[in-house]
Amino acid sequence: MNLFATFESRLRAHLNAMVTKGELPEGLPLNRMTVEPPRDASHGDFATNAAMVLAKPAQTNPRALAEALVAEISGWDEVASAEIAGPGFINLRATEAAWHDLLRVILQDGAGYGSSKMGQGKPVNVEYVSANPTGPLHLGHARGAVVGDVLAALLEKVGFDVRREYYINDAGAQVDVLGRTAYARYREALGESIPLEPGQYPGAYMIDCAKAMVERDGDQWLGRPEAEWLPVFRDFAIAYNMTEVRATLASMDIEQVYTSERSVVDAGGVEAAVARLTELGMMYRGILEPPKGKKPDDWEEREQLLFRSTDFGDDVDRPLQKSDGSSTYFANDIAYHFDKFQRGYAEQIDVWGEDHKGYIKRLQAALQAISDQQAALEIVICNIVKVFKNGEPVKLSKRAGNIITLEDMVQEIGASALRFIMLTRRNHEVLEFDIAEVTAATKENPVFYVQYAHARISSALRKAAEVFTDSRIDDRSLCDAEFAHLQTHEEQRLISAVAQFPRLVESAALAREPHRVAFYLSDLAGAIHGLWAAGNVNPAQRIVVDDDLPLTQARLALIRAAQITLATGLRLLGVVPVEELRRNEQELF
RNA sequence: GGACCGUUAGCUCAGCAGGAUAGAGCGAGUGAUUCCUAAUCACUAGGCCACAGGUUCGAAUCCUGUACGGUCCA
Repeated sequence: MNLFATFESRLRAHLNAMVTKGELPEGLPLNRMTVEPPRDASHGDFATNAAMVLAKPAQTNPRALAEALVAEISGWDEVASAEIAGPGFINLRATEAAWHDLLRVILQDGAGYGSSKMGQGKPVNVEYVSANPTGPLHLGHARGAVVGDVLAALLEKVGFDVRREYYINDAGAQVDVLGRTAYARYREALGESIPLEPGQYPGAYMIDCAKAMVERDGDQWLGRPEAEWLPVFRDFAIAYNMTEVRATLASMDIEQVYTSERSVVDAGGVEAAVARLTELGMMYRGILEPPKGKKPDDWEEREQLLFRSTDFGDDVDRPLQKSDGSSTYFANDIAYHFDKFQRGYAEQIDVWGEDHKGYIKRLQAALQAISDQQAALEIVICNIVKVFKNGEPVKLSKRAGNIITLEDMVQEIGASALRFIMLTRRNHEVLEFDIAEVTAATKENPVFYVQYAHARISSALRKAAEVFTDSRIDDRSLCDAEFAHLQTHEEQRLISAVAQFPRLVESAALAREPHRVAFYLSDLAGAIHGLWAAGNVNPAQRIVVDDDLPLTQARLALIRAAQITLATGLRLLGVVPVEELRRNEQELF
């Protein structure tokens, strides 16, 4: 149940009726109308800008329209009062009964609270992580992994048919280098002294990979020509690394469908894509201008097979074939996204790192072109993550070999804390965090702050069960509580916070901004802590009042609704809500 | 040379599809624990929303330009 949506659709229906009756002209921009919480809570529970947005197109003044609307709105069952304010806002207050209905619905829906059918079952493909299979995931991958996964969960929550996908870049030069690295480490494992060549992968994990190869195949690959061993070592190393990657992601509760670049290429995907673009008249042979300003010394004019990406907003046309006739990475990426389109995904979202920003326009252009404008690709960019430990920056240097693997980080702070902290900044901003703070039991740690609110509610419920041993305080029974007892400022603040949830979920999904959920949960936790602390100041405001069962039940119903909302939000983030926090335990979460 | 992202309180950041007096946390100041976990809460102070134009009933939010910072560019 979403009171904002209820009021908005009700208002929309009424405006349409006015149009039918000829009281308003047709073609009004109803989509500009909103029902929102007012900035200042003293104005009311809900505010709509309808009169201001529609007055001009309706050729009337905001005041007159607002008066007409107020007359209607005041008659609604859920509305206690409606009044015109400021330049033409209409402020509403919901009746107590409307709030009480909301609490009942939350208690009944449980984890279903906040779900909607907005997506109408439309398929959406969300691709994220997609790290090269040349090594373990590191901390930099964590952000994209979480942002992608939570975005997928949000879209599911609002009714899309979501596919979570990981694209394995297992074709091309990099994996050949990986194969040669594996072979060098293999010879090393069998007693030779082989220095790695520049560009090869120096990480210790390749030593383990080679050992696994020795275990499987013994020394049978020594002294054979590269043409024989390269495919074997390449595939072995890819599989080895991907096993690690999948295990790491699983430890963060991330499960995706894996699609291999090579399988797309081998199935003729690139030829099919180029053929399709040619058919659409998007391909030509031509010569690119050299980039201005920075003129490379080795620039040579040559004719290439080019895609008209400028027709779809790109800066220059892009080659799909290198001079030797082999296809470019870009061509393979087009093939993959075309493949997704052919599998039924007209809506595609890719989560990329900051360093791929320059790639956005061309791929968007490509999908638009190749789908004949039937598909759209959205890119969510995740900026870099900087880690500190007790104030000291943790250097992430590949050369020094002290890269923090994602696996290590999950071990150190736990998947829940890691997931939450990845959402404490807008995705396109640099994210900095201190390992020490993320595990601290203070309110500066948002993970703790939110979990503590959840745990406190559990604590009150345990207390209530002790005090009122005979009374039913399960969610079902609490639906029949006497909600009219809820009167304090803190209680109303909490109800109002809880009521925002469905709206917040929808807007976060639409804006592709999962961080909004994390910020919302912090706010909700604040309302819970405020309610709790009021009971410390004034015993009459405690949740469990020993000699007043009806009052206690009403408050329990409220905090349970808040807890359900909190838990549902946390689960969207992939964070496990906790029932209890203990000060002296090392692992808080 | 170009593309993209950013600039909001002393610090770290929110600000939802333009809306009413721009919000949190930290830090500063004042208070609140015989009490369900004070690991928290309440109150006070603090802002030409980088700058200059534009769009309109109305701009931190949209457009253009400038400055500064960041990322990327066969």
